[in-house]
Amino acid sequence: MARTQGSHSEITRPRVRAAALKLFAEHGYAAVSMRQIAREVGLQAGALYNYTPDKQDLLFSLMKAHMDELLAACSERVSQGDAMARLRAFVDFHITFHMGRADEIFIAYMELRNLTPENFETIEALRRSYENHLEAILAAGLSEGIFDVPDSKVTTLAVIAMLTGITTWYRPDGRLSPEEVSELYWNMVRKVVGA
Amino acid sequence: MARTQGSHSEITRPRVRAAALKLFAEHGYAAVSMRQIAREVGLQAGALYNYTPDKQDLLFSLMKAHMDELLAACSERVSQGDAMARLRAFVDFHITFHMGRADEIFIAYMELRNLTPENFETIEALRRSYENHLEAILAAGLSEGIFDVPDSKVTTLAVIAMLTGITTWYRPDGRLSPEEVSELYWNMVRKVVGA
DNA sequence: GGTTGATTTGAACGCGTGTTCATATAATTA
DNA sequence: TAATTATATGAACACGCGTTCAAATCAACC
Repeated sequence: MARTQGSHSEITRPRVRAAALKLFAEHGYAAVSMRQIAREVGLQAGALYNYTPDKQDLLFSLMKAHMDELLAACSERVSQGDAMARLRAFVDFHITFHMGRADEIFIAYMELRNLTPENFETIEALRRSYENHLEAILAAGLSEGIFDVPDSKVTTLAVIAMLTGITTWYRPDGRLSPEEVSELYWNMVRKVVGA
Repeated sequence: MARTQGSHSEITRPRVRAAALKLFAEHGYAAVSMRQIAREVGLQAGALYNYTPDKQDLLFSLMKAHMDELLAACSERVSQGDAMARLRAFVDFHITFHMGRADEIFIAYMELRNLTPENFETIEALRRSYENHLEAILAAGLSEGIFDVPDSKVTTLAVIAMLTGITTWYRPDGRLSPEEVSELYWNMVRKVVGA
């Protein structure tokens, strides 16, 4: 039972999180054991508790980190300006942000069921914050008189669903480049909100 | 260990399936035990094996039944006609068909990970069939010269994602009636495919 | 009414699970 | 250098899991 040479929490902790993220996304939280995660890192399961209080916290903190990062980046990257410019920025942002994070967005949507009630509330609130960001853009476009959106809440949900669906089929080695995907989706979103 | 009076496989089997569907949708396949399903029906776990060979087959057959029914109903209800009429029929069909089946569509998307490889292939093929139905409508509209769709495959995926997302937020006791939802989504889809 | 088949229970099997904790080794600090 | 802290193992605990199957009761048939 030697301490592995060169081991350090700043090395091992991120590896534990990356292994958990990958396995949760691939198989689902409930189907993945702590022994599996440990094996992926090259540890025994008991070691994981140096890095996470328990399994639920591991999932929750992965999801929360993703949502926090998403919201921070969104605030920064979707700049002020007229509604159409902001909408374009939002669509581009959403697509590029998530393209390198298929696993994160996957669990953010698919593992809500496996959160404790209080953890669920936290993540739900963060998701609503993100949705509200888009809805505010739609509302601005409406008051600027350039969008035609009968129900901004429903339109928000439809557009988010459309954009989020990309991760289910997009492959980096696929037929379309990220720029092409962005362009195609911008074209559709622009039409959805337009006259 | 009495046989329950009045029990019959034509009564118990559907109740087992309904309980499994509900619990799988609510908690996820891997997180739901056979003892939980049995409890929901009012049986012991050992009795379930009179109705399903195993847990995986229970999930698979629920998913397959849903997809088979969806495809059969779609073929019947999305009639011949010009592309715009068929697209409208498709959107209306998708929304109304799924509104009463939130649990079914939920597991059809979220429990793919828990299928064995061969079961996954079967369900995937059925999903592609459904998507191809919409894509064929888009192609028809293109050749009729009434749709402007730069990439029919991507548009198909975007529209399906939009429509399928309804089940994540729609509530029968919510602010919108099914007709209102259909109208809103038709309006958006019409714009997506139009000039 | 007796026989056969259908349906259920309860017990058991052979695993697997999340978690704890004493112990050993590596790294850091005084 | 010795003491302290960090990091990992391995064993164990107290469950739970999917599944099987003998036995008991109800239903259907002859």
